[in-house]
Amino acid sequence: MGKLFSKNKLIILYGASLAGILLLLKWLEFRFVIMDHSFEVYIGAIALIFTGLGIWLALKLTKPRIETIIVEKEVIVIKPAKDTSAENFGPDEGALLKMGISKRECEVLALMSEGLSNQEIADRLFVSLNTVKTHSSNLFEKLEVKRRTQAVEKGKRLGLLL
Amino acid sequence: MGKLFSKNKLIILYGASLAGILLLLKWLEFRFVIMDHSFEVYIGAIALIFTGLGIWLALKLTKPRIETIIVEKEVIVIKPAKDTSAENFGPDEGALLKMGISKRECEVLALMSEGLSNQEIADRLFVSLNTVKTHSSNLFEKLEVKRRTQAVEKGKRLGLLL
DNA sequence: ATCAAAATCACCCGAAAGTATGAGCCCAAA
DNA sequence: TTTGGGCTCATACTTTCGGGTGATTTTGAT
Repeated sequence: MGKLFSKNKLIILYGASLAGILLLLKWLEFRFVIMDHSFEVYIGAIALIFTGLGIWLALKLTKPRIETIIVEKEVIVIKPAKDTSAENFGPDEGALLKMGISKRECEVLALMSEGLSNQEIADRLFVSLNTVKTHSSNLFEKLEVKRRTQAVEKGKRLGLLL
Repeated sequence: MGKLFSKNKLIILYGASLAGILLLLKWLEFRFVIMDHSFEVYIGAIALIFTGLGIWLALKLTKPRIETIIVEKEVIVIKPAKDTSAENFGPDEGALLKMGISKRECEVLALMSEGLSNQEIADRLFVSLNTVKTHSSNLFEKLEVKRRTQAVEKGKRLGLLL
């Protein structure tokens, strides 16, 4: 029930909006058309409203188009010349695969390590809060930790994070 | 002049389109409304057309909505001669004092960075949970952060943690 | 084409984290 | 001695986390 709603949420919402607006217009009909004969105003209003609706729809419906353009930002790190061998090239792919950590989970972990909340991560990745929770839960299980702070800690130790 | 046109090209185009469509509708008016009295159909058509127009507009105008995942690439700079003295022996006292962070708060921060929960920190320091909460709250304020994960992040950047 | 894994999202619920406020204790500096 | 800062703790409240479950959709590989 709730699922079915959430799935077609946009469509239903759009339908409802349309119906509501049409009702409103129907009511206005007797004020504008009959009263003033200002048919053009009426039409103009409709046009504007539905143009806005279309824009809104497009923005909502359009897939976030995650083209993941990677902007490389150089950060100068002062290292005491010790264990530089393993940690130089970002996440350690081997370790990643060994733990069975997926791409998305890794992204979540990375954002976690920046101290973002689940909600902020969700916004950043254009997914819902629940999705982030799922990812993080799986992540914790795979990393065998209980908290996000531990996950970050372990992630850094394992070279999953840069 | 040409610049001004090219800048507002889309807007002008939109205006033109709108005018054109309104003209078209004006013409159609005498076919639909008068002929059939199918006002609703007329309105529906307008709604659909302008919804489509809105969608088109949005898709044209909106930037390709690129999610820029910022991947920070570390550039290792080895400076063994200078600041090894500061980082090897625990927290940077100067930074500590500058932020007005007390001893206890620092201990809490250190345990936080190990991924311990507030309760665990409380047990470790032989104080109550509430005390740890108070310390961490004060800490967050002084570090200007909102969450423990951010506190750890910032703490490491500032050299408050080793 | 189909099967499995990954990704997405929802809902519920309890636990942990964090906020706000107030208060008592101790100690050192004014 | 009083005053302020650090430390301790409490209560009450809101928000965020995390676990558990179940579901659908996308995608990749066979």
